[in-house]
Amino acid sequence: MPRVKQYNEAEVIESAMGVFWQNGYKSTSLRMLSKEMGINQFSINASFGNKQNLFLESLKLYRTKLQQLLKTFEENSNGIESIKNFFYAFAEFSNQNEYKRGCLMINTMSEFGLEVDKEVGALISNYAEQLKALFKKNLEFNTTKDNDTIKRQVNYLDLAIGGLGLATKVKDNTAIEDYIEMTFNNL
Amino acid sequence: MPRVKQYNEAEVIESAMGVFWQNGYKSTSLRMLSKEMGINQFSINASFGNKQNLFLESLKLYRTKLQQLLKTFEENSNGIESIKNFFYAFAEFSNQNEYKRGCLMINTMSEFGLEVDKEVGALISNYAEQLKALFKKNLEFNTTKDNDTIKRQVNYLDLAIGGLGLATKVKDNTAIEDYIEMTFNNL
DNA sequence: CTTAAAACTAATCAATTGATTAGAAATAAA
DNA sequence: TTTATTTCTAATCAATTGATTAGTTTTAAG
Repeated sequence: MPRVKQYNEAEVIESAMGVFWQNGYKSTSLRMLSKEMGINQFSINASFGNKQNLFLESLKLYRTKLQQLLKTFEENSNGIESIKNFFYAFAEFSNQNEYKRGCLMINTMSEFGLEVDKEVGALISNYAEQLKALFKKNLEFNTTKDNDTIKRQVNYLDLAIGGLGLATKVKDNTAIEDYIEMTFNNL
Repeated sequence: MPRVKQYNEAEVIESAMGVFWQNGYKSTSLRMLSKEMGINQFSINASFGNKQNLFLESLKLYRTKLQQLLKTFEENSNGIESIKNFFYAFAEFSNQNEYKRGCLMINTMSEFGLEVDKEVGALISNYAEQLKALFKKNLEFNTTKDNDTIKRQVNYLDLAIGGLGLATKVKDNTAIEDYIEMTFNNL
């Protein structure tokens, strides 16, 4: 009986994700989203409820993309060099298509700080923990390191990947490469 | 003849700076500013023109505060350890009064990316160049390093201080300390 | 004291925001 | 074809935004 949806929800989330990635949450209006997604505000509401939830869905999609990098990382876990390869892959992903948008996850952390929406915060934390587990796994390939050293180096890499996310938004590729190379001189 | 201003402009900028530091530019409304500054919107306009210019004045004030850290850094320039001391001073400044507000400069870089207002961008760039010069000066205490190494290490420290600024907004003090310590293991 | 100039108060402006509504259009089951 | 159901269009809602206005109060020079 019903009329059929003339858009694909997965496709329009992809567009929404791009707008949020480019502009951040607060600077993205429903009218901008409506235009880029090719559907009107009513349809956004019908499919996603509200702006906040559309943002959450966009972040989920972004996470599935990062998940592919994590999968490669996981499957190529042979120590420090594997972590470094992930750093380069992450930088390349953040800089794709010559855009300077940084990382949507890290942009969101920076935009909201500790006052982030509960579900958004949980998604980011979950991703961060997964990544830290991979850092730990690869650091432990060097069996001479004690647990405390591992813990401190995981913290170091966690903050370094945050710095890298920020850098991909505002720094040139030379500086980014220098940063990654130097970061792994210390491990 | 004229009526006398009942507020001190330097004092109300201090308040405005605090609000921008806490909330960022876009999330700070003139009504929030008016309330915190203790003067009404008309007076904000009379003293500072508009929101953008008040933000610029706030950033200038912030810079004068950072300048004190740079002064100490400059006066205690004895090599790597001096840079490390600056990192700790910077982290402490960003975390003052138990707030988790990060660094107003770095928050602003993250909020606007490359599409930052011209004057704001110039202020930030100027500060960044000054800081990088101090990094360079202290790295050169080790005379065995060639120019290319120095250049790369300056880039490393530049991005590392950015990452630290972000971290002071979202990470706990243990992680921050681990990060700083590890950062200087590599130099 | 008078008065001109500036600062103040409070209200309001147009524009934009996220969200919603009323009604028209489309579609598949009966 | 009819009809119930959903989608879609376009307009509109109240709230908030940055900015401005009209009118009052204060102040110091003359």
